[in-house]
Amino acid sequence: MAVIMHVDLNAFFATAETLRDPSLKGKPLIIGHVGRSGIVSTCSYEARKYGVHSGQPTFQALKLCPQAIIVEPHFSYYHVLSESFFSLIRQITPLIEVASVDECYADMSKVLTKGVDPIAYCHDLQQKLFKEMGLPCSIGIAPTKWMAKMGSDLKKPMGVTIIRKKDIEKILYPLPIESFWGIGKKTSPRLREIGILSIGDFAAKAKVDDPNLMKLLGKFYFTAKTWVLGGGDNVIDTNPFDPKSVGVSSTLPRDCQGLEEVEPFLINVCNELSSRAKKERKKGYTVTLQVKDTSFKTHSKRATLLNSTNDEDVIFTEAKRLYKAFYEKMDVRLIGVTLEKLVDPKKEEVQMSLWNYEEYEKMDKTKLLIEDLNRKMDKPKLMRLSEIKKDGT
DNA sequence: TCTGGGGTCCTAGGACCC
DNA sequence: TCTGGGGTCCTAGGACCC
Repeated sequence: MAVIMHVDLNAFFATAETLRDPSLKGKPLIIGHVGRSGIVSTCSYEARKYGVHSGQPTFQALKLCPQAIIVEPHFSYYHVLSESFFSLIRQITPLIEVASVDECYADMSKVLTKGVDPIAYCHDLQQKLFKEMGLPCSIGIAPTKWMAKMGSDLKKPMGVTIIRKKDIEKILYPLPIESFWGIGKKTSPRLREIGILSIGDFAAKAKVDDPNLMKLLGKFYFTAKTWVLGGGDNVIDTNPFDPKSVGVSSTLPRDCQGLEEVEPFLINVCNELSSRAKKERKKGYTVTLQVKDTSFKTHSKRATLLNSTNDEDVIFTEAKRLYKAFYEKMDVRLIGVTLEKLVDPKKEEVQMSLWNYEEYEKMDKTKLLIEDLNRKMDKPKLMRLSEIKKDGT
């Protein structure tokens, strides 16, 4: 049986700031922006005592805890610190999976062998991380990733929780359904409606494949059932992060309407997106324009291009076209653009050069003609698939 | 001053083809 | 004249996570 460890850095951004400025230590600390649309990104445990939590608007947090110190986030610094954290775990085993900036999974099967006390081992690791880097963490050890993640969440800060398969009923089943990783604030009330108040209630209904429960969760039901019965994913993916989409969005300094007002912000978003995609060495086939209206409802329109792109002008042209076609009359709070269906430009080039006659024969001639045309043009004007289908010429 | 920004995955309907 | 299903791709929206 696999031994999976989940390590979660406690109040990571807040801890990171106290490392930069030790005078902040022990004080109620809020990491986030102030002003319009500022929210709490992370806060220290001292601030949590007052009811401050992540995702809360900062002005609300300040009402609860007026003496809190607000610090603007320094993301690149957090990433550097986070990399040293992963390096320290990598000294134990190369089998680590980075889950986010402040957490990772590791396969400890070869480390926590018979004769090694897992609790003592984890406490040592925790102390080492704290002494060498100043980072407090919580650790969960279990046979699956889900259980390990649930375990590390149980005792914060600086907790260690071991969940053996036989202990799952004792440790996880009494927890409220809200603490189920993967079930959020939309689904948990609906589960409560059908009598599922705890993870144990969930397991009991899953054991008999309760039709209401199955219908409510859809495909996720099967994953969730496996999890609560002690099964599921225990494979560590050590691959470096390979994004499936790259997006940039921005809440405007004020609500805007019409191209004239929105355009400057849209240009910035597209430029930022282009440079991020280039940094990731990715091009994308679809451009999605995302718009949040003043009642916080999100709308989106997308266009699939014939050629992949990460060019700021092409992205902007497409985003502007979508904006003009659909959102000209809308009061806009946030604007965002996402590049999807990403490809590695280098790999694509190789594929192109490998084309042979048989493959050419199999392909749609119209598409090929247009691709060829686009390639010959200076600044390729990308045609959309929808246009071609309608056109047919 | 009300409520960020970065992602992943799933769903459901329509177009289109066989 | 009435009216199949299966498969794939595309789109818009939504749930969830950090």
